[in-house]
Amino acid sequence: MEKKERHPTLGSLLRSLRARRGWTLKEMSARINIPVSTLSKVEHDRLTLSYDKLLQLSQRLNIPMSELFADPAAEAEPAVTARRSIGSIDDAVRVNTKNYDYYYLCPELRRKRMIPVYTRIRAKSLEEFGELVRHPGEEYLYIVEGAIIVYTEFYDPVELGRGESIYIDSTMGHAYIAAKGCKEAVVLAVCSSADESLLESLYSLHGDVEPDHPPQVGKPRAIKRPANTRKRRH
Amino acid sequence: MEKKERHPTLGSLLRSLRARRGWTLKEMSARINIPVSTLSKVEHDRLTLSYDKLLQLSQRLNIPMSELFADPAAEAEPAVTARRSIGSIDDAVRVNTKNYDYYYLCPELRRKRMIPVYTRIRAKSLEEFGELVRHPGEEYLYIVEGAIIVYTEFYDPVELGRGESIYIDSTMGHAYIAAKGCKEAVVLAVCSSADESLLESLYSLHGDVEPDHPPQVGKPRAIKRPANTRKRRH
DNA sequence: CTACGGACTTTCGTATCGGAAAATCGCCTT
DNA sequence: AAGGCGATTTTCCGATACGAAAGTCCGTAG
Repeated sequence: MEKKERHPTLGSLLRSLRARRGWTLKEMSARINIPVSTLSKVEHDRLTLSYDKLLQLSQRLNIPMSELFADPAAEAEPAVTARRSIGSIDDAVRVNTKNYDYYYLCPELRRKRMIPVYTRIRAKSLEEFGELVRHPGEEYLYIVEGAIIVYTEFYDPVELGRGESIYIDSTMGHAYIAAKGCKEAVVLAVCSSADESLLESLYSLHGDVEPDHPPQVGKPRAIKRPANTRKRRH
Repeated sequence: MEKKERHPTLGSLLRSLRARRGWTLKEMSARINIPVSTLSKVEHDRLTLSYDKLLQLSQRLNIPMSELFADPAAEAEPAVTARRSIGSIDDAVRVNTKNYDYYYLCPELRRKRMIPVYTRIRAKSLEEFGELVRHPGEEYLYIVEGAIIVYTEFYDPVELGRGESIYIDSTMGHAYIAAKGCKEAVVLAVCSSADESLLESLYSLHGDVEPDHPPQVGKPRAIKRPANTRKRRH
């Protein structure tokens, strides 16, 4: 039990890394400045790299060291299920509330680190808005149209116009209000939290209102393999 | 060659690591199962560890690989207590590269989960762009102005216009190109990664280009401290 | 069929690493 | 001073890593 023998050897890591980009040993060699022969040996586990070579590799390829040590407990990057999702308003999950109309974008991507929400702001005054909102994580807001006033628990209100943005700690009470002289404002909000259940937290803010079509997703399809990978044995 | 090694040798890293816990070589040796002599040599830069030993070390000590790679000075960074930051272009850290002009927003917020980058896209063709880019984490892109074509490693290119957006796994190769008929496009990108060093990863993508006013992230200020690591106790 | 070329694999000498044991260095004690 | 002792550094040498050059495979052009 001590030894988690499941090590995907440096060799296999390197190999898949290379395969993924469809490089030949030679190309890779040129990039990281390590002779082909050495690379070959490493991929066949006849050799393992030393610190400096590893450093070189991680720097030249710009990949985090952790990537080279696949196994180590930190399985901490549960990549997006799919690798890409186009955020169209039509596919968004819509939620209308008193103060905001939300469009949760890319809802089919589960477990993403960020939740983009296209939002229309209707409230015109803090009274009308009601109590400040708070939830786990952080959020970044970019004003797409109109102008808003940002009220927060610990700061004076600020007014932001189109093209401006703000980053806040979401656990601090906050409210976005359409600025005077503008009926509605539209913003793009991106939320993120270490808390896995951020999405539920957000939904629960909406009270009894139910999302238009909850993010129900089927299982992802198998990930495609790089197109031009050469035919190499093994 | 390019011995721009501004890195504190593995030895110094190990040494400070040990000093921090007040261990003697022997204690450390017992813990990670590497002979004292070897450790000594490593700390004196007469030797450097190989892959397997490094793995052992990071596992037994339960420290992330990044720690063995990172700059010890970066540890002492004080958490930011600000809860809000307005993202103005004027305060942004600007980086110009061949393909993009980046404006890293809210740079004074360290440790944020997301990195918003206002970006101007100049490249007009994939050839001009060069190799696809990849880095840890995920990113969300919202087109503010113009139209772009998104090339990725695993999908056919897509064209996105103003107001549209896309969410992608950043470890998949990707490139954004200004669509035909539009000189330049402007997008808002938001990046996020479990990897603490995402920002450095991003900066390193820029190659030799230096950020306009780098947020004191990468410049270690001479951390020579080989002195009195001797008399320690616990 | 044979030559040529690309993409690896092997071979082999040299420089380094890795680890057990012996040599040093400080710092107390007597 | 001499001796004791734990901490650290060296020594010594078998085991590896590195890289240049040569060898193997395999698909294709002549």
